[in-house]
Amino acid sequence: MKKIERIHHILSEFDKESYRKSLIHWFKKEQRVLPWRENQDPYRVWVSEIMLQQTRVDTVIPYFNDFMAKFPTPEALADADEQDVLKAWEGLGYYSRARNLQNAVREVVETYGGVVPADPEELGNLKGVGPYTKGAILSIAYDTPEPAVDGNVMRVLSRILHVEDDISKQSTRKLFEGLVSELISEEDPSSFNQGLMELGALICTPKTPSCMLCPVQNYCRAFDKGIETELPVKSSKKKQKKSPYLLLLVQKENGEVLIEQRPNKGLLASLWQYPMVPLQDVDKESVLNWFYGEYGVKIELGESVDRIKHVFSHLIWEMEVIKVKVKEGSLDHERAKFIKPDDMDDYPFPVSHQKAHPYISQ
DNA sequence: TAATCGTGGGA
DNA sequence: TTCCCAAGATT
Repeated sequence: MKKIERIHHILSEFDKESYRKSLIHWFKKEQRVLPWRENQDPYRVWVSEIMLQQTRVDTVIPYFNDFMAKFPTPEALADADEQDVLKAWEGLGYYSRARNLQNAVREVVETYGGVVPADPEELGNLKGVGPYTKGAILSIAYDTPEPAVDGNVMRVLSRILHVEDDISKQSTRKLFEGLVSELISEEDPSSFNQGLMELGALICTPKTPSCMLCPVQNYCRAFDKGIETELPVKSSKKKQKKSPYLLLLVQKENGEVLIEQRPNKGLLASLWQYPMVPLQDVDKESVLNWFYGEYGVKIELGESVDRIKHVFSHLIWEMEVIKVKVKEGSLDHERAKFIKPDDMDDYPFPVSHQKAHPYISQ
């Protein structure tokens, strides 16, 4: 069956007008008070949507407030140093979001005079603005009836409309975009889209939905059949690979500590860290030679002070934290340097490396 | 299409 | 502990 036929098939016998009226009424009454809902400033909406990608509301709130205080306008963010933006993002994760956001904001300032585009194509071409974020900005900031399909929307609608497609597949998101396009309120697309998401966050939750409190329970085909917890269908992801490291706290007599900046692309891009020895590639006996080859500094291993685990989406670092004394040699490494412990607050670190901070002696 | 890209909270 | 999850985008 063609997609458009399938959409019409799914929506046949469904009372769209009544459904959106109930959803919007509920949202206007029950929506949470959130800092990015104070107004419709497209820049604030944009920043909030980027931060909220794969990230909980409670986690985002303080970051959002701090970020808007530091970078209140597109111009302010465009003019900022990337390191300062990363520092404001420290601990939030998915750091390419910060880099892409700043790059896109710079394009908005240079190309669009600092006005966030209301044109779908222009907006969607900005770095970091994908199908969901584009729809969210267009509907929330500009009251444009565009679908904004995130995990909440797919969960809610898969239950309401009894859709069994695997939501971890990209093609499924497109199906839901088609469904939302037919369902969305032309009068208040903002409340409709936000209502779907708010319902998913507060009522139609993944594990134990509060169907007895649901404002659209009457419309829910999954509830009618008693299969709400079976939906949505989502293929499970494989578990992470573990890789062992030594994390070296290299400190000179004068107290200075060795840190290095990670590559500008990839995992934790451009963040700073303590030197890490990959124990897959280097056995423990040759660590000293390996280190001398990398950094041009001869060292002496000290005591092991902790073990730190860093769990990512797709891998796990298992790090043994070791204190290290500097014997001789001058530092020869493009992205590494010795800094005073007091200056560490200036550098964005991965959360796992922040846990090693207390072992730096003053 | 499937991997990559963080982190913290809750069941 | 382990697993899943949370307002996804990029490659």
